[in-house]
Amino acid sequence: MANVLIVEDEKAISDLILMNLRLVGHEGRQVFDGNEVSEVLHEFQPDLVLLDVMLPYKDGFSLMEQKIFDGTPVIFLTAKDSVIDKVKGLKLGADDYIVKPFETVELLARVEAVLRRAKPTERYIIIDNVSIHFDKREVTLNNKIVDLTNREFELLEVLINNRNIALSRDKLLDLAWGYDYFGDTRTVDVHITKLRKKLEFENRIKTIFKLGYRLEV
Amino acid sequence: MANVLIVEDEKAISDLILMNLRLVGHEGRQVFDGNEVSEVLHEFQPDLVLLDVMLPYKDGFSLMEQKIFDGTPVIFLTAKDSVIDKVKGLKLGADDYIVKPFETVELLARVEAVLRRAKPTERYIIIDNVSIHFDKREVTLNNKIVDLTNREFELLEVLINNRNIALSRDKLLDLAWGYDYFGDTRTVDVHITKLRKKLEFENRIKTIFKLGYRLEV
DNA sequence: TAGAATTGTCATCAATTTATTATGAAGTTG
DNA sequence: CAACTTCATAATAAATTGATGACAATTCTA
Repeated sequence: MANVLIVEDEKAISDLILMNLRLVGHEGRQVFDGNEVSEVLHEFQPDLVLLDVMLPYKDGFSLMEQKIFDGTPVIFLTAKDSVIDKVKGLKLGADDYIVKPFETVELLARVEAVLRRAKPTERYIIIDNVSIHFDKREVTLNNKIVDLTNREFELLEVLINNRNIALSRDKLLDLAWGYDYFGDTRTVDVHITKLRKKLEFENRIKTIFKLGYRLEV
Repeated sequence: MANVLIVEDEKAISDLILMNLRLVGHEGRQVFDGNEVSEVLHEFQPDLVLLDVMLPYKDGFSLMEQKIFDGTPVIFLTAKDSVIDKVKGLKLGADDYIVKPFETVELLARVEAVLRRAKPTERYIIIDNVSIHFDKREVTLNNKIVDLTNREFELLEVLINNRNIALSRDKLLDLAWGYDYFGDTRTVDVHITKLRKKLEFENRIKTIFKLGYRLEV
């Protein structure tokens, strides 16, 4: 079940959408013009937004430009079948695009597709007493959440993705800091130290003398 | 073991591929649309890419045209069985082509074939219970990682490259220490001792009296 | 087979490399 | 704008490496 925000000024269409969503087990909230949207968002957190391009007061594009939907996936609804609109919508970060009039089956299919995509498989891994949930960006040690800083998490991610492979400090800087980072390679040491301590990984993260580090699993 | 990047929007298919790859000892990372790909590449370096042609946002062909996979081998996945697509994919530098729906056996066979073909540089040798991965700089004895120091590894490398050939201490110093090294030739003895012990190579590394050493395989 | 020559092994220690803590700059949050 | 947080760098402590010397063991040869 997902909560869908339907932003559509034509009540008949909005009702039709809502009905169909309910048929397949979702719940919806209707909004009929662009001004209402931000108010509603305060009390209704949608998993998906169906957003008409042509709206009273504020059109769908400008709502997108305001980024009021944050990370929530958005599907544009529009009567316009022009390529320009489509490109514009997708550039603004829309997840899909449906041209009116549409088959309800198509609508539902796209809704499902976007919802599925927005909820990626939960990637997680357990090493010793540590569990790492990549999507939630959450790491626990003995079931208690460990506060990792951004860098620490990224470094951990890189080590896990390249587990059992010795990585030089330069390589680690490339992968975790970015290819455009030019700093002291000793920085890596400091962060390795922190990971070891926070995750009790003293024996998991091996130092390869004169080379770098390796996460052994 | 190889790291495979699976770029495929249909989760069911992606999961199926991942499961099968894992069955034969590979590891995989799933990506569900074209936009995610470049981000993921920053922290995950695949040995092989399985690339769906039909993807949300950016199709497989345009990803290939951007050359973001660099030298990494790519196998296209597609539902289209048209010759044109096939030619196009291969022209863009794909290493192989699989038409959906495919037999998992066929998939795995092609994956192995491409990996084998693409990795002529993966130098790797097994002697008794010891395996030596030159590129990863990793040596195992009975499947457990053996910690070799830098010098020890270099000496081992030289011995393997000259296996079954007797090498004088001076020659070994030249090859493993460098032509500009001028030290006691007895140093070699100490390191030979260590290699013998660490790798249980007492009978593999033979002493040639008044000459030097030979690794017999 | 004696004993000289050669090789094996261990312990040591200086040089190098890594670990850890401290500091302050830059950015964030309330 | 003050209190925090993060994190790169600096500074210092700790560790590892590996050449060397000492002596034991082995091998060769006369």
